[in-house]
Amino acid sequence: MDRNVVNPGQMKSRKFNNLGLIKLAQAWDLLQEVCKAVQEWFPMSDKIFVSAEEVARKAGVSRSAVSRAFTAGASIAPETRRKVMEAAEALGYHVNHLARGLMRNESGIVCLVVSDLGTPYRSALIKALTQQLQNAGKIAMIVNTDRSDERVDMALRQAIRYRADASIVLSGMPDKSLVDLCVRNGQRLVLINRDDEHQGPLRINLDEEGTAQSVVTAFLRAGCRRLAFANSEAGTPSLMAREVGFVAAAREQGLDVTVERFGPTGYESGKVLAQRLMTRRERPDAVFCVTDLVALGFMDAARHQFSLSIPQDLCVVGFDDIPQAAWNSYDLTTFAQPIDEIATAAVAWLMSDDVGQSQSLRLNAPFVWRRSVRSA
Amino acid sequence: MDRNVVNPGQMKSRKFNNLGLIKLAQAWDLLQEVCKAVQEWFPMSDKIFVSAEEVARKAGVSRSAVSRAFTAGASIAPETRRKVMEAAEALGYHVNHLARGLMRNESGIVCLVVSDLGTPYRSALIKALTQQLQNAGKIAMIVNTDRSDERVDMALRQAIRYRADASIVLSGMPDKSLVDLCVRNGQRLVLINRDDEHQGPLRINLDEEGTAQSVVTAFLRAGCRRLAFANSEAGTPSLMAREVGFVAAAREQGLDVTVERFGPTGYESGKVLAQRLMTRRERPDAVFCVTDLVALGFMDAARHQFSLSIPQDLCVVGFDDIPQAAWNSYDLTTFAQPIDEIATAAVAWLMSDDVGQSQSLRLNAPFVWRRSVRSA
DNA sequence: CGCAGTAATGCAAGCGCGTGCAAGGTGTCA
DNA sequence: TGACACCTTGCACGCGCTTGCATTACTGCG
Repeated sequence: MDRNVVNPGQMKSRKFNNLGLIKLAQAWDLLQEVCKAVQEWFPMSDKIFVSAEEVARKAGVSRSAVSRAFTAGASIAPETRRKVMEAAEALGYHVNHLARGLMRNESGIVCLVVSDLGTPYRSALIKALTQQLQNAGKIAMIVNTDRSDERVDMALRQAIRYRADASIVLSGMPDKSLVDLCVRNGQRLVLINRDDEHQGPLRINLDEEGTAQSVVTAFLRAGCRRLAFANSEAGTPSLMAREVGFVAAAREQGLDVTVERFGPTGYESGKVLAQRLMTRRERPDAVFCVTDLVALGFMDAARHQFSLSIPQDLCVVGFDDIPQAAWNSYDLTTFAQPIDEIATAAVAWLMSDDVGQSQSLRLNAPFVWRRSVRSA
Repeated sequence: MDRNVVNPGQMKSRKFNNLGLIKLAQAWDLLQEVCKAVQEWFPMSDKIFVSAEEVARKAGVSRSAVSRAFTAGASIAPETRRKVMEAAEALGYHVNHLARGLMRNESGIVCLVVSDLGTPYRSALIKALTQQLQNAGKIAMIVNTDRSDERVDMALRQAIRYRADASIVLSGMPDKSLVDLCVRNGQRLVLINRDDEHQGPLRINLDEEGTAQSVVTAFLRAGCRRLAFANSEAGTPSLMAREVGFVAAAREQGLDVTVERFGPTGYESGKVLAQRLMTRRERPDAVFCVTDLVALGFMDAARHQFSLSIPQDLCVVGFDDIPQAAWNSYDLTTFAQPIDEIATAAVAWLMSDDVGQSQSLRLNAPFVWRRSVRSA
């Protein structure tokens, strides 16, 4: 440190205790004061938000009155509230939700944990959730967990840091210990389509029992006999359940299923899967794709690389009912994710008072019949 | 209120001041105490987050030491930090970002204002932004402004309430007064593809000067002469700029453009626009669609309802380069939104220190040449 | 007029954290 | 050994808000 600079502490020490330095110390204090005043008059830079204090002054009421004016159901005279609101409007005052959250122990934030956010299904779900949350007076904070799975844990940690009222996990599987931590902290947790055996949170899953059955039936009616299942290598429980269910249902009808797995769950994987399945000696005449995106890639490859007609040469079924499945070029038969129901159920549970024990919800994914499967 | 119930205030009043009631009051106090203790021992319900206080006790240090342990660059001995971290881990402590934000006047939250979140382009942008923000140590809060335009203002108000460090507006146009309010509050503001004349914020737009020129040139080389522009009725400045630019560029070549506008900016609108344009007496042989989604709808209608071949009978160009544009069924020639650049630029500006004056950024949207336009 | 009940209001404590300041500890040099 | 610089640490205050409690004002009733 520069030897010429003295700090006030030194000034007040006995060593320096003579008249000249006392005056210097006084000057220092004065300087500080001036600086502070200047800073107050000319905000000059950062974040000068107006506080309830100032609104109170302007409205001629106490600070608590301001607080009550912005609290639904508080005991305050209409006239007072009006005055406060007027002053607030004039000053551009907005309640500081950070401070409010600190006091109330309820931030109003709900954390959405999601990967592959660019995907049609995911983004549709996010859209529905954000809307429902806003309707319920909450706000969505979103944590992108693309890449490593360990990020889900980081995401939940973020949720805890911001004292989120709840977290909704759309992707990946959080570690059990972290789930416990969330629950212990009174944070509500919703797991969508990740059928883990976690305790405490709400689990929303699709009822995929009937699904496989429906597909097999549809394929049989269409006269198909060489069944295939196009899966990704993601290995998510819900994705695997579709495969297992389909294979089982087919076997019940005495049919084998050719299963192929490749890459992530997307359009490109669908194309690769088609290349693999369609170059087999026994070329399938019906394929159930784990996802609409996979199905669309599959269809494109089948048509443009193998010159197959759908559904004449090949029947295809997908899963999710993303908007693209309904496009004329595809007209894909599929199962509809009940997106709105999922969002509604999740938000309803978050807002409900019965501080839930572990609860599991199974929703139906209705069969959407289009033209990628020959009709009977 | 039940007349049998007395509250402590009444008990202490002179009227009740006799021995029996004094004892009763004491009992009441004791009861309160017991209740508090019980509640402390058996959390029983809500939000019992562990605080720095408890970590400090467990680690045998002061609370400030805990605070410093979690503050980068603070003056703390490695050994002390280790002890703190250990205790924190054991207790499941996480810094309360609400309180930290309150102190530091910097919440770490960035507010994303967006509508049509389910759309491929929008969701891709959100994905890129959330990722970049996380890399920069921020977290994204997302406000869905579907429906009314007035919601954008509500969104910015939310941003202010949560003392967001910044807001990024992807949809709609905020009211000038609100923008001022944000700026006045030191909140940074990024407007993406909404070329308003706002002061203060960063504006990111595409350089669409050359765009129209390229399309016209491409169409002319392909031998097209009957040009059309398929627009939505959204009327966003950037969308209108494309229309105006295209019409002007065509006129420069001595060609008229048939302009049709319909509905929102989506696939379905594209189909309707095709129906309208393709039933005209002078059927266009080239169409520039304001958006990829519109283009894809247009292509599907042209093919399946009018049995046209693309690009033989009709050349199509879109805008955005959403993933679906690259799908085999479409192979759409289009302009690529520089999504990553947009996100990078936005986040970089947010994080930069030079508390910016108004700044405007123009990015290039490279032409992506595919097969929906005949080559020369 | 006195009394009680109710509505409105201010006071002050405290939510969990960061940080300036002063005190304590350690090492270095004369 | 003392002077000095430097690194750590604890104390205490305040960020902006909510809320329990006590006080005051007001109303209706006997």
